[in-house]
Amino acid sequence: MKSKFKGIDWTAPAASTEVSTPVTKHNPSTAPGAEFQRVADTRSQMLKENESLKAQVELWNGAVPTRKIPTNLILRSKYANRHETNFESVEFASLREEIKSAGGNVQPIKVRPIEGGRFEVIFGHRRLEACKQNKLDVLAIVEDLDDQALFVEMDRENRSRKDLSPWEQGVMYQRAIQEGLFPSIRKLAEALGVDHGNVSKSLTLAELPNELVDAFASPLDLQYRWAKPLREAYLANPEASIASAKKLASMSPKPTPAAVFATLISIDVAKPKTAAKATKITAGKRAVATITQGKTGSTEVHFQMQLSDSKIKVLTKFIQELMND
DNA sequence: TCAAAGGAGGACTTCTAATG
DNA sequence: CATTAGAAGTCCTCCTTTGA
Repeated sequence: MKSKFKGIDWTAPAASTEVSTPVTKHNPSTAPGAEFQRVADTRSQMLKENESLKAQVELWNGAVPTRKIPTNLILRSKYANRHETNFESVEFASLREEIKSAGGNVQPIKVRPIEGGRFEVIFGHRRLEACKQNKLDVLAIVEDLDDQALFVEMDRENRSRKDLSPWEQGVMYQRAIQEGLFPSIRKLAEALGVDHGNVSKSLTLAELPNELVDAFASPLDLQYRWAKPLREAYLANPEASIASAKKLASMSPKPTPAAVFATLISIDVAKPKTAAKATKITAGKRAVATITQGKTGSTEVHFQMQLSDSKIKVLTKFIQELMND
């Protein structure tokens, strides 16, 4: 695992081994001369100590203070992108054992203070979870950051490790845009220093209906290039797509990711004879929802993203007014 | 070792909203 | 109504990784 702190020695600098150089002294013969000599010696010693302290401080230059924090005081970030299957992987088990044998995490996580004397994770969710499972306090750097700085730092750390799946990235970006951290995909991509095309692809993955994502053994199996075909297959026939996804999700053992993908994108060529009527709703160019009028007389509205509480309130009010007409 | 797949990023196109 | 800027999506290329 790469570390932005690579190169920093977290151990205390070795104590100074400097030996004072013997000075040939001239013994004064008068009392004032002796006093002057004493003052001069004291000053010389103080200057030496000052230089020694300066050298020691220089050794710590750039170091970041860390502290041990009980894991129950640390909350996951609201932008946390780690899917729970990440904590079931062989890599995570290996990290947990490594932390256990070391008696704690050697590489600190980063947190920010929140109300109630608690902390929110900026990055290091896996190390936090590993410490939690080992019942160990977690070594952490504490820094007070605003939401946008937190998000940028979290993303930078994740990308430096290159172990975040496209779907997890998409969910993280989606949350940031929904929370209003960035006004657009381009602005988000600029802030993070990533390509907007890839942000768009990962967002497409994250906006797939949960049923489709659940068809895979893990959302981490979803790949960038599958985003467009999966979305198109779903929009072409939402009912059949969901039904097929549910069937795939219930299979044991789970089919390979490629097999799940192949099955899901083949839906549009096998449309039912009495296909439900589907109306796509777009906001700008992006498809945001589908209204499906089922064969049983029901009407279903499927949003392709999570709605904020305020939007749900607006939607609830609108439906109430619509049905009272 | 090599081919295939995955991932990142640039260039281009399309669409929409604002403005004159 | 034409123009322009901004945003999103698509296509393509290149590099890296992976597996046979």
